[in-house]
Parts: sequence; structure tokens; C-alpha cells
Amino acid sequence: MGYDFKEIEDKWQAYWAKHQTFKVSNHSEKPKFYILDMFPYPSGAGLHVGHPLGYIASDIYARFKRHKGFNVLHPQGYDSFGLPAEQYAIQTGQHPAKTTQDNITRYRTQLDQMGFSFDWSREVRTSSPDFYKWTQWIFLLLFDHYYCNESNRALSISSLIDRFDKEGNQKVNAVSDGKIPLFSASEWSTFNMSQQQEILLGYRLTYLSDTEVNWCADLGTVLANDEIINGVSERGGFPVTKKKMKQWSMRISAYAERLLQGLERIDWPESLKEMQRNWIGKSIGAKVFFEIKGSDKKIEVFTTRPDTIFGVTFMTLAPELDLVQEIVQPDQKEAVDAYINETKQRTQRERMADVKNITGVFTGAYVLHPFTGDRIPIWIGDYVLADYGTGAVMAVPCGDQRDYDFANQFDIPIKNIFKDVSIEKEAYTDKANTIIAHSDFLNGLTYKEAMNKVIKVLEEKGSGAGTINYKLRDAVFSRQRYWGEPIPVYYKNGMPQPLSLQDLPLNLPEVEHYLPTPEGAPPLGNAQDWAWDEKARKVVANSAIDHKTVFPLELNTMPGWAGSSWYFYRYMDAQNSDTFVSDEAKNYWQDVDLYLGGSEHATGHLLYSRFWQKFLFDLNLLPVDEYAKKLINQGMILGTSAFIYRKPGTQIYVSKDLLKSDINYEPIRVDVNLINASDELNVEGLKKWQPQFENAEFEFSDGIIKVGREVEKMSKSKYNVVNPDEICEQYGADTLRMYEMFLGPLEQAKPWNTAGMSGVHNFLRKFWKLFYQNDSLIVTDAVPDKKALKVLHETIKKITVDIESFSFNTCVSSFMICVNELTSLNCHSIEILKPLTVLLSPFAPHLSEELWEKLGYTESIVEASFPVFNEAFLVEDEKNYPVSFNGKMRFTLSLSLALDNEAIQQAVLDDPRTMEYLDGKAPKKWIVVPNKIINIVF
RNA sequence: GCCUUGGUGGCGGAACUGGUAGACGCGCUGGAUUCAAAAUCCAGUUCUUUCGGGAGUGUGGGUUCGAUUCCCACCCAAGGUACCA
Repeated sequence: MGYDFKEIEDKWQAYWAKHQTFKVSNHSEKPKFYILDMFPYPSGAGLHVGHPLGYIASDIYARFKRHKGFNVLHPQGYDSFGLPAEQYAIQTGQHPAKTTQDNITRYRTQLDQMGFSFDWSREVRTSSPDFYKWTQWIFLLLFDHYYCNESNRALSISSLIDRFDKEGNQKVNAVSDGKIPLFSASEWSTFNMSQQQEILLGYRLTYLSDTEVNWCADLGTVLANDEIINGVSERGGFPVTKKKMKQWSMRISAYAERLLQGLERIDWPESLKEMQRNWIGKSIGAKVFFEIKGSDKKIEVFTTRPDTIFGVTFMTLAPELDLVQEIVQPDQKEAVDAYINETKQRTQRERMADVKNITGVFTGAYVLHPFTGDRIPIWIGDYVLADYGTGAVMAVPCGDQRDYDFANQFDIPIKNIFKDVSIEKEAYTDKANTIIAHSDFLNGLTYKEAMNKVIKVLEEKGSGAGTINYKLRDAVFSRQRYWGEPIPVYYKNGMPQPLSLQDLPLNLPEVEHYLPTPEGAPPLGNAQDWAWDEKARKVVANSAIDHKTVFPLELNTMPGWAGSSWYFYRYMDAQNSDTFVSDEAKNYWQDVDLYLGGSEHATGHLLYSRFWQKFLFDLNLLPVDEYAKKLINQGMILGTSAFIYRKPGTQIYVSKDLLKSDINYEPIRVDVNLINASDELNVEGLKKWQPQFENAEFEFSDGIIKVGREVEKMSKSKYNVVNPDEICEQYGADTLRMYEMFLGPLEQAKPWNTAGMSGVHNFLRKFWKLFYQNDSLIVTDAVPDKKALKVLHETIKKITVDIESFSFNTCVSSFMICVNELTSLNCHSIEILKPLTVLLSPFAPHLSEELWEKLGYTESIVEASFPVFNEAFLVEDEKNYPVSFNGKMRFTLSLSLALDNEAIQQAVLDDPRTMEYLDGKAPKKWIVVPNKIINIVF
């Protein structure tokens, strides 16, 4: 019978389920280790072979850590709110909850058959009211806090109100939306409730505002910046335009500096940290005020080059700024309005694609230079972005290429303020070699000196100050969707009123249709029962709204990243109905030790979750302010799509090797499952696959049709999906697990191919044969010989080091070498096979459990401790040391493994070649390359 | 353009802090077993060669007794980002 993986895997999966083998406790004498996977969105297509890659890796590590004596938290759950279920609901009327449940069931079956050691008793689902109750609660906390710059943390709104009552807001240094006027304590007391609420909203960490948002008409919703790729929606590829809407936003910008600093303390991939740094986009510079000529108003600009202030020859404003309307002169008004209209017409995408075309228009107005008092013309131009800095730039054409080009386009003078530098052809942007000239008190200074000096003078003069700017924008939090967390807020006199914890969860209402209402309100506008009774504190029918005690509830829902921003703490205490996570659980588990997931979440989930973490940390609700110590990005497994080539205008398909270069064939994707290992098409299968091929004709090459292949993302629509179920069926889960690891380095993207599968499967069968011959156990209790022990201990060392550094692909190789050597040594000793079984169990847990039981151990192999290698067995056989000589060599370093071994030294000295070579002299220094060469210096 | 990562046989990929480049697997070639096939086992497999060797880790330089590894310049690929003042 041999290695019957089917029977073995079924047996042990049932055993693990029955004994709750992987259930973990929140108390233990053992040290803790928390291994987290990014939880999946349960899509209708089920898992393909790419999904489990990261789960296999984390499972190997989890099992390894258990063997090493850690109490391991290794949970799994579902990111189960999302657009696909909702779109499916729109098409079919099927409730998204139902679709989601079906998909989860399918996912669970697939995950279970791969033998993962998840503790399913801690499963979470973001769409479950037990879970989103706490997501809503965190929203309320954000609503109830503001960011205090003095203490550099979030503080409660009530403490802000106290300060307003006592001293107004003049001395308050807090992050706000910047439009709040200064007021005294007595003024504050004269404001009515609505006015006060309006002001407070400007400070809250989640706030309502008129925001220019990315509107996607085809999806009927707002998108975050990271949901837009190249100006079109990430999902569906629909155009995105700008639109002003009342939206909830999260004041993530308050945490910009701490999000940046925190990166220094976490072990995440450098490329990912760099992405976050760029996204946060810190730049150091100065703000400078320019007085508008003939007005008492000032224009504030942000610049990173205040040292070049004497080179300013014009100013440019973003066309969208309200200020433009205030300053535009009558004789330029027509031109300015025309220009503004023109820019509004163009989508963001067109504007981005059209970088080279320089456009702009003069407003007719002037500002005054803060030092020279010169008159400086104000232009508008779409190269200036309204939402970065102040939307206004001081243009220094000699020092900035865009300003230079703009000046040339419109014949604006260019003033050279750099010493001994030509700016005939282009602007001079090299900061490091800058010496300032023609700049009054800055003459002769370097960039750094001039920068410090000018900031000092600006501050003394009250015309500016050193400042720091970030690209990071506040995150829009409202989505016009049904299948998301309801925002726990109702509206009273137009002002948002938060629910409180005891009102939660605010359950998603039932609706008839999942589309926006005919009036254009979000889908929740279709609900019959979506009003809040303030007295009874419960949801009631809309018809009861009286605006005295019953009010309308918020119609927007939360974005996809809400639930995923904190789910990893819920796993610690998933069943708790009193609190989001108990003190006991969070103090024990603290944080995630290893987080595995894709790098595509770099500027989305992985940034937002760090933000919430820091916020909850400020409130003393979480013990640490970075939740994941180490993060690894597993690479994507790509699909290899197959193409057949159709002669244009015919139903004739031509084998790839017969294609003629003068004909434009139409490549057509076909299902990869119709292709064999030699890229040959299953013609009969194709005819049955889709009706369009029923009457297809073929131009064969030697009776076969060769297909073209291309590596691209694995996706249902590209017909290149390979399903893990079939592989498990054919080779077993253990083979699949090992093979996915063997495919290449974990972090690298790699195309899926099954070519090497048989090699890995063969290895497992050979492993089996170390224990069995003709179906009977051949394990002996004979004392193993030295060679076998050496093989074992080399393998233990290699596997230990490789698992710790996540090189799982080389582990598989080491196993293969080990088994091959033991086979040729004919070694079946239990003293070798027992540790080997433990060694293998993270990779092939089913097979290992089976063999473990056969070796006579009653407890599960999960309990076994990982073998420790013994250095003694690793020392090379002395006589096999090859000795090489090179008289001219002079060595400065000494590598020292076997140097201390006198037997080795003596063996080398006794070698006739050494004696001839040394000619009686004593060696000064030994250079030993471990296991390889000895060089002697004298 | 900028940032990050990478470039090694026919293929996936090894090579620890510089130390016999190509481990391991796939594929291929030959052999054993078999009536035959599958499966299994054994041997070979970087290129080149006049069989002594010679060349070789994207390209060109450099440091070193010695470089896939370190330094400089360049080329290519993937991912990210893009008028950020």
C-alpha cells in the first residue's frame, strides 16, 4: 500500500478537530508567541494555490515555535465586509450575509484540508455584530478625542471643553482643521450648542466635513487614495472624478510624525517601510507670509527652500483656492474664470497624464516680497495642488525646474541667486553645493546656513516660521455602501450625535434594494427602520421621526479598513461580550510577534491599523503603540495564462510554432486546465469548454496545437486559476505544503507550475520508506552509527537556522539530502527517525503525526520538543581535510572552527607536502576555511 | 524622473560573516529491472576544448592571495510613487 496520504490526512484532521489540539489558553508558564496572518476576504471563487502560501509559512513557524516550547497564538478569521458580496446582492437580490456565509463555509473546508493549526475557537468575522460592535465603539472613541500637540497624544474632548470654558482656545495647541477662529472663554460661553459642536467637530479625531472626495460614479461610492490606481478605481477600473460631499474623515494626519518615528522600531521589510515613509511624505521647510498689495491680507506659502527667497519672481496659486476669487483683478477676471473652468473639466487622470503641457494665467494681483518689498505677480497654474501645503507656492525659477519652465512659458524674469552657477538651460537644484549670492544677508552662505538664518530672520520679523509639512492626508471614512459597519451616529438639528457603548451594536438594517435610493442617498436610505429614538435608546421606524426625540440615523457605512484596523486584538479574547479585549488577555499577549501578508496593503491597512493602534495606546486601552514587531511579505503566486491564436475573421486556430509574422493573429485566453505540461492544447476539451469553440478548426503541427504562455496575476477572469483541492486530491496536503515552500524564496513573486511536484511527493514516499518496507514497520532500536548521527545533526542545524530565517525553500532541500543519505546508509534506527519526524512535522504534519504514532508515542507530535543539534557530530572527519598551499599568500584574518583541534593541526603538519613546504619553519598562522581548506601563513 | 528590490545552467533556485560556484528538485541522456509500459534504482548533465586545459554568476572598471558576495559607473527587470513647492 505504501504512503497512503489520503487516509492519513483524513485521520489526523479528524483527530485534531476532535481533540481541539490547537486550542490555546491565555494563561501559560511558557513564553508567548503570536503569529498572525492577514485574514482573507471570503470571495465567491474560493481559494486558489496562491492564497495558502503565507498561511503555510506561518503554520510552519507556528508549529516550530510550539516545538520550541512557546505558547503560540495562531488564529484565523474573515474580513467579511466588502464590495463583491454587495454587488452580487445587487445582481441577484441575495442577502450579502448569506453569500458571505456560503463563501466562508467553502473557505473553511479548503483551509481545513491543508492541515493548518489554527485555533478556530477564536475565529473573528468583521461583519458579525459581536465584532463590529467594537469597531463602532472605537469610532465613538475617536469622535470623543482630539490630538493635543503639547502632550503629543490624544486627549478627551471633555478636557478640551474644560479648557475652552477657562481660557478659550488661544493657547490651545491641538490638531484641527485650521479654520477655527480664535475665541476667549467668555466668547465660548456665548456660543450656542450648535456653534460649540461645530467648533468641537474641527478638533475631533473623526470629524464630518465637506471634503473633495474621489467619486466613482460607476461604483456609486467614494474611494480612498489607495483604492485608486492610475486615476481609475482599483476594483473594476472605472473613472474617478472629484466631488464635494459631506463625509466622515479620520484625522490620521495628527499621527503623521509618530507613524514615521514608529517605523524605526519595527522589523518590517525596508521596501515597505520606505513606501510608508513616502506616503507620509515629511518635508522640512518654512512657511512664509506675503502681503497682498493693496490689501491687509496675507498669503501663506510653504517652501522647502526658504534659502532661495531672494530668487522669488512670481507666486502661483492652485486654481481651486477660494482666495483666487478675492484677489483677481477685473481686467483678468474673464481669463481667470475661463482657466478655472477648463481645469475643472479635466479629470485628475488627464491632469496627471498631461504633465508637460504648462498652463496658467495671471490674476492681475501682486504680493510684496517680505525683505525687498518688490512687487511680485500672482499667477494661477494647475501644477500647484490645492491640497498640499497651503495651495500656494513662492516660485523661484532659478532653483526649481517647474517654476523655471513656468517662467519661460510666460516670459517671467528669472533671477539667479547662486554663486558661479549657470542657469541658462535649466534650474539649479543641487542643495549640497549651493552658495547663495545676490541675496542681501544670505550672501555667501551654504544651503544649510542660509536656511537657518532666513528662518530666524523671518520669525523675528513675524513674516514666517520654520515648519514641517506632511503629504499624508486625513482618511475619508464614509462609504455609500450597504455591506459595511453602520456609523453609530444620528443627526439632531443637523449636528451629528454619537450613540454610546450600551447602544451598540447598531445592527445593519434590512433593505429591499442594495442600490442607492432614487434620490441618490446611500443604500441605507432604503431601510424602513432607520431612525433613533433618543428616549428609548433604540432603532425605530423612519415614520416615527419627529425631530424632538426621534432622529434620522447616519446613512453611510464604514470603509473596508475599519474592521481590519484592530481585529488582531480581538483574537486574544474573541468571545468577550463585556469588552473588546480583556486586560488579562492583552497584557498576556501584548502584540503580534510575526505578521505575514502581502505588500499590497502597505499604504492602506498597514498604515491605518498603526494609526488606530497609537490612538488606542494613547487611551491606555492597548499596552504597546506598535502592534507587529516583525512583518514578512509573502510574494504573490502568479498564474501562467495560456493563449491560442485565431486567424482574423475565421474560426481557425493555429499552433503557436506555425504562426507567420505577417498575420495579426488574435490571441485568446483559454483555461490552463486544458493544457498539458508540454504546452499542448486538449482540443476536444476546448470544444466542450465554451460554445464559441464548438465548431473551431485547427492548423496542427504534428497533430498538436501549441499554446502561448504568459505569466500574470492569478484570476478567474484570466482562466489561469489552479485550485488547491485538486492538488490535495492527487498528491495530498503535505506535498502541497512542502511544494509551495520549495517553489522559491517566500518573499519573491513566482509563477505557479507543477513541474517539481513529483520530486517533493517522491521525497515524502522515501521518507515513509525509512519506516516501512512491504507494509511492515522496519524501525529498529539499534544504536545508530556515527555517519548517520552526523547526517541527522547537520540536518537539525540546517533546518533550525533556516526556519528561524524563514528560508523554507532550503529546508526542503536539506530534508531531501538527509533522507537520501539515510536511505543509502540503510539506517532505520529509532534514535535517528524520532527526531527526524519532529523535524519534519511543521512541513508535513499529517505524515509526521502518523509516523509518530507508529513509533509508539501516545501524545500528539505537536507536544514534542524540537531536536537540538549536537556540535560534536558536526566536526569533520580529520583525515578528509584537503590541504592547499600557496606560498605567496599573506593572511590577515583567521577563521577559526577546527583550529583548536590539535589532532587536525598535527595531521596537517605530518602531511609530507606540508613538511616539504614549511622546510623546518614553524607556521605563524593557520587559516582554516571551515570544512574546506587549510591555508598556512608564515 | 525618484525610491525599493533583484539579475547565477534548459528551468525553479543553492552558496553562512569574501574561501572548491551551480546544493536540492525538475527536465534531459545513458544503463539496470520488465514481454512491454508505468513505477523504482544506478550513472551523467554550466559552456568550451586539440582532453593538457580554458572561460564562466547582467556589462565595464576597482579593492583582495582569492569576489556571485565589498566599492564605483552603467544596462536590464519587477514593485512602489509621481507636478508634494
